[in-house]
Amino acid sequence: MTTSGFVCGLDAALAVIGGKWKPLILFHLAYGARRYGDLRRAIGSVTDKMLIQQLKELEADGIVHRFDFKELPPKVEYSLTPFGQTLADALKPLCAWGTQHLLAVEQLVSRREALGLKRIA
Amino acid sequence: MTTSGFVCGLDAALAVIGGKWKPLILFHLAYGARRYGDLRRAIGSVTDKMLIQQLKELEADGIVHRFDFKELPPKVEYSLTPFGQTLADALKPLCAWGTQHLLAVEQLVSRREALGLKRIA
DNA sequence: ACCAGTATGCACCATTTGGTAAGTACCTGG
DNA sequence: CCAGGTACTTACCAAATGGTGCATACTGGT
Repeated sequence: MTTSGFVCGLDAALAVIGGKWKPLILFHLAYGARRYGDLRRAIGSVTDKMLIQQLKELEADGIVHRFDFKELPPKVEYSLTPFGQTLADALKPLCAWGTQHLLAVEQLVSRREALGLKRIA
Repeated sequence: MTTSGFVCGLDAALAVIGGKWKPLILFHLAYGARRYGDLRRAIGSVTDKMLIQQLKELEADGIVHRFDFKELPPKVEYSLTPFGQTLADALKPLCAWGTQHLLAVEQLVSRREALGLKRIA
């Protein structure tokens, strides 16, 4: 236990990336800066409301940088700060794990859904 | 985009460890098997209801192994499966990041709380 | 005039996730 | 007999998180 409110470093890291879309935002921005619309299409199923909200939080936390070209129609670009880049780097092994075990994860998610259906039935 | 429901490997990994306590369970079990009560004390603020629920889910997903000594009073030990160990290994860099940036994270969490208070005020 | 694009706001609602509180069965020790 | 321990259950509730639907202002094209 640390003197802070965190149980360990993992707890602290999760406090920064907690939120359904934040890890995916980091993942996509790790490849380079992107415009808002690009990012939304890359992530796919996120709503505008949530993407904007979580981008604001990441910006406030110093993880993401927002650059407004001050044009019309609006052109805004999001990128990782150096601090954010270190966090994205730390997520890479987890990402690699998920890629490597994609089939196994799909199977366990299917089992959960099957169990869920059974429960509901 | 994969052919599965996941955006990327990170999305898949998060599907396995999603849940407030699961990452912390993995973190503690990475050091070795533990009895139920030990685990609960190590994690600290979790309730029995949630710890048991998330342990069951991790067991069903093949991440955690549960061994009942069949004694009374009950003695049960939880440990990581080989599969679970690979996931815990993939979490280590994130954990190291959190440890390394603990002060910075505490500061940004404090700023959030301060902003939250301002909003409420 | 209308439409589609950009990026974003906001009130209200829905869903998911986590918590509360009380309980179980059995053993041991006082 | 009672209290405290172990590991765990369950109905109901609360809180947190995410979503819906409609809105904004401006540009350029039809």
